Order: sequence, then structure tokens, then C-alpha cells
Amino acid sequence: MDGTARRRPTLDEVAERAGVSRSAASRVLNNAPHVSRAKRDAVQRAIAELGFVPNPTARALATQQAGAVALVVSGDDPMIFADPFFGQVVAGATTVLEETDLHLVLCLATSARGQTRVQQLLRTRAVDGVVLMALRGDDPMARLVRESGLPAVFGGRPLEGEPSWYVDVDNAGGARAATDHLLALGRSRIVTIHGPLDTDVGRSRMRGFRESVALAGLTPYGAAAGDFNERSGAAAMEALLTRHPDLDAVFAANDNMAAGALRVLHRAGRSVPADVAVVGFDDLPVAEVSHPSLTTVHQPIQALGREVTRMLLALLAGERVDPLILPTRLIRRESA
Amino acid sequence: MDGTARRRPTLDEVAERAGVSRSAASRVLNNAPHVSRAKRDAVQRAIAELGFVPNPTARALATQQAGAVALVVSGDDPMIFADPFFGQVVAGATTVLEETDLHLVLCLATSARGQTRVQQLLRTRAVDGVVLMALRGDDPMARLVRESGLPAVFGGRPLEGEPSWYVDVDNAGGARAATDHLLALGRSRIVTIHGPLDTDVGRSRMRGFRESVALAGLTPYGAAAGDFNERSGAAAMEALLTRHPDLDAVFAANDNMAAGALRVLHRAGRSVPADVAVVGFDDLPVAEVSHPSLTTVHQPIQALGREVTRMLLALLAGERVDPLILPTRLIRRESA
DNA sequence: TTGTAAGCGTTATCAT
DNA sequence: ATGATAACGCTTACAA
Repeated sequence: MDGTARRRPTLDEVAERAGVSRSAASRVLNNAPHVSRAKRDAVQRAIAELGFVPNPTARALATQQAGAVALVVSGDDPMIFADPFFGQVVAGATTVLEETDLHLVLCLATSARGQTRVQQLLRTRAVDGVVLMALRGDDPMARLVRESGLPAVFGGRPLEGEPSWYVDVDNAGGARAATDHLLALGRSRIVTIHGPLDTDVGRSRMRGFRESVALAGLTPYGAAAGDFNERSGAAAMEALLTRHPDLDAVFAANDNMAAGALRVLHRAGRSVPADVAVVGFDDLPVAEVSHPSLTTVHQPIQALGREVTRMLLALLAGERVDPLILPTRLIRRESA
Repeated sequence: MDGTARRRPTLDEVAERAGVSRSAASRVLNNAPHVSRAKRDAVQRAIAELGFVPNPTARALATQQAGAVALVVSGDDPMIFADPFFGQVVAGATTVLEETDLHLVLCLATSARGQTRVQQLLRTRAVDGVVLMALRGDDPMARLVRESGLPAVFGGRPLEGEPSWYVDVDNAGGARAATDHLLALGRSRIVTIHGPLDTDVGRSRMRGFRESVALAGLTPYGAAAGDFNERSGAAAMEALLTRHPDLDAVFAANDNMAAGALRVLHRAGRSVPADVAVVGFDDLPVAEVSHPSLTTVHQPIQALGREVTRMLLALLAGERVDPLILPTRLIRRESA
């Protein structure tokens, strides 16, 4: 209730109050060895009485550690962040960081300004490590991070320059499972709405689709590109429908595009799944809500956020770590 | 390409190279007055040659400013963050912060552990200010922030203890517009699926609904509570349908719940909007994707993120600021 | 086990 | 305009 921001006690004051040296107090604070039981108690009491809380900035300066990690999200659309995908990644990352005393600083490297800001962040060592999400093939972020020399782990594999550390989802496997499902349904004129082929996700899901079709002794019936949002999925579906009017199934590389496809199919008077079966990828909320609900490939996004963070922590701890691929699984709903 | 993290030059080294005192170098760095043109040039050259970048931690220690602001999101479900809503807020906040050199640290105060972490953040002054989102009525965060004495602005009004600074959306007005629309459509047996009444959003939208209905000389035909997610909306719709089988319109306090309602209505064989008109609130992506697409109240979420951040910056700059209410507007689609 | 003292890299004060 | 010098608050050799 007192508005005056009373100056907070320093470690020196704690030490004085406890009648010990500052170094002793510091040792207690970081529960380091070499301090007698008596002194330890005295210091702890003083800390409690004074309500001392260590100044993280001072500590950071002394230890040369920022006490924070960055989550940088690249891409050209600021609204990329409105995608529930990132929310889940953030949620996963947070739950892991909660166990530590690292903060999470969030960076959208979407504008030119944003990019220089991230560069600043890295060059000034304002963070101890970086998680990089959603990089495109030619993304300059990858280089910036490499140059910074900071520990970095990738969420999703970048297209080029295989990084040492990344966590990814089994995109190809998921796409294969989705397509296999379509085949098992007896469909044979299967088209795909794939994502940008300058991303690993885009490519891998495309590859999985191709492999599955090939293994069945068939060939893709058609393919059109989208860029992972609903509108592009609708456009792609329209194109496919005119090019291959008799298609009987579509594998969309993500749920948003699948939703767009659903919309177009509906307008075109095709019934789903009777006339054409549709399966998506991601298992975002939209999959449950769309009509008909989407059969889709679930990917553990929150787990991705967790693992990518865990990996970074391991790196910071100097441990040896290996890349990680998270499994996906098919969720059957109404659309296929 | 050299993996060795070469030690970065300090301001002292810059000063030495430029042949000036450290204080002069510091002045140049912060382009302060009282430094001759010649020296200024020399220092700037030295900075460039050495590739000097100031150490933000040291600066923070000296200036007693963290150089970061926190966005804390409260609530009990970590997945609250998967809601596209927050993504948009974050996007808005980021675009504003890009113009400054403040970082954004993100905090989910969802678990007990998370709460203490936020408390740490505040007590240790690891940030210069705070944006608080989505507080429930009894949320302990509000108290923690107040006690911390840090500048704080609320996104959405908390239920109790009117804060000095907040940015909110015109929830009551939006709800009124939505309900007016339903009335204009000739509906008279209008029910509402409202949000939690221990939040201001929940209450305000409910109030707007009530006011509109009353102004038309009617009374609410029914009401059921949800908690802003799809499932709860479905459950509420089911309850309402059995209690008031002849209802002809529903105002859902957000799009997720409206989507749930749509699902149930569809299953119950009611056609939308012919039999029952539905309008939601938020204008999230789901509104466009659902079937039929949702007539809903658009709220400028990204603008909310921007304004809340701007307000905090103004506060940090010592400016006087007043609360802000952002307008909403009805978006007509298929469901009503 | 304990304490002294030297950093960590800036900014800020105060003579000059 | 300029440059010592003292903060800022903590960690960490090193010595005792």
C-alpha cells in the first residue's frame, strides 16, 4: 500500500546484518560449499528478515550469463503468430522453462526492423541461447544465429545446412500414413495440396505423399501448391477440381488448407467423404470444428515446444545432444 | 566461420583506440552533448573498426533499467496460449516494441510454479513494466503486480479494483450490436451462451445482450454459461435446446462457443440461419471457416496488443495516459 | 571455512 | 568540453 518504491536491500546489507562477509553471503545464496552451518543459518535469516532478492542484472553481469533464452519466429507475415501452432509451441516452451530460472524472450523476425532487432539480441548476448522456429529455405536468421555463436536449436528442420541440433516432427511419415489411409479407403485418384517447397515441412510432406502413392503402384493424380493458409487451400482445390474433375481424394499438407479445400468442395457440390475424401495435417482446433470434421495427422506441437527447449537447456548445460524426431499419428474423423 | 567466440571489445578499448577517455566514448555512444566534433568522429570510427556493441547487461546495471517488458498471461490452462487471440496480441505488442529497444519477455502464470516465477520477475525488477492479459476476477496476479510497484497496464479490464491504466474492447457495445442484429432479423426468442461471469468480458457481453433485448421490450429467452471454448459452447447449446426447444436465435459470447453451438444445432437438425440465427464474438479465424460461416463481432485484437504496449511505453516515459476503449463492429456472414 | 579484493562493462557525478 | 572516479550489485579467485 505504500507507493514509494523502497530501495531493495543488497547482498552487502544482508552480509552486514548477518555479521558475515559478502562472499559468505553470496555462497549461501548460491548454496555453494565451504560455509559453516551457523553462518549459513544467520545469512538465511538475514535474507528473510530483509526480504532480500538478488538482482538478476548484477548477477548476469558477473556471471556473463543473460538468464534468458529467445524464441525467434521468422517469416514475412506478422500474423504468422496468430497461428495456434505457435501458441502451442510457446506453451510447451514455457512449461519447461518454468523449471529453470530462465526467461523467455520472444522475437518476431518478420520485418527488416525485426531482423535487426534479433541481430542485436544475438550480438549483445542478451540471451544465452536461441530456439528458431519456422525457417524458410533462404532465411537469413539461420546465418545470423550461426555467426552469433550462440547455442541454437531448430524447431523443424531448415531446408539447407543441416543444423547440428533440431527437433522435428515426422512429416514424411505422417504424410505417408495419411495417404495410406486414403488408399486403404479404396481411393486411387488422389491429389495433394502441398505447402511451399522451399520449406522442409512442405517438401517432407510432399515426399511422404509421393512415397505412399508410389508404393501402391500408383502415381499422384495431381498436385497444387498452397502456402499453408485457408485461402490458398481453397484456390488450390479449385485448380485441382478443374484440372482433374474426377479426383476422389485429397491430401492437404495442413489443416488450414484442408479447410479451404472443404469449403470449395462443398460449393462444388461434392460430398465429403462420399465423393471425395479429405485428410489434413496438424490437428489444429479447426480440424474438429470444420464440417465435416477433418481426418488429419496429429503432430505433438506442444511436445515440440517442450523438446526444443529441453534440447537447448541441455546444450547450455554442456551436454551432448542428438536431433530428435517426434512421431505423428492419424486421427480419424469424418472427412476420410 | 571461426567457432571461437572472440571476446567482444569493451567501451574502454574503443576509448583507447580513439584516444579519448571512456566517458567521452560513453557520451558518443548515447549521443549526449558536450563532446567535440573531432572526438565524436574518432570514437565512432573506433566503434565501427572494432565492431563494438554495448553490453546491455552492464548498461542495465548502471541505469537500473531492465530494458524489457513482460507480457503476462494468467489463467489456469496452459493451452490458453494456443488461442489465436494471444497470438494476435503478441503480434501487436511486437510491432510496437520493434520501434524501441525493449525486449518482450513472455510469462504464462498458469501453474503455481508459473506464478512464483512471475513474482520473481517482478520483485527482481527483471522487467521495466508489465502488460497483464486475461485476468479473472480473483486473479492474484493483479495484487502481485500492484505490490511490485511496476508500471502495469491491463489488456481487458479486470473485474475488481478498476486499474488506472487499461485498454479494453467495447464488449458491451459489441454484444448490443450483435443482439440488435438478431432483433432486426425479426428474431424474438433469443438465448445467449455467455462467458464466465467472474470476468469482465463475460459480464460486459452479457450486459450488452441484456440491454439490447430489454430495449426491444423483450426479455432474454434463455441463458447458459460456457467458458469460452468450443466444447462448453456445445454443452450450453444442448442445454438451451432442451430447455427452450423453440428458440430462434443465439448470441454466443465468443466464436469458439458459437462454433460449438453450430455443431450441436446441426446435429439437432436445426438449420442455420433459417431455423435459428447465430452470432458470435471475436472474429477469430474459426468464424470464417465454420459452416455456415459465422456472423460475429469483430474486435481489433492486434490493435489491442499494440495499444496496450503503447500505453505501457507512455507510462515508462512518464507521460500521463488515460484508459482506452477500442471499438468493435459487426461482421455479417452466413449464420445470421 | 573465511574474508579481501578484483573484476563484470556501463553510466553518472563532479571537478577541471 | 573533458576525464577521473565512484557507483551499479553480484561472483570468484586468491590468500589466510
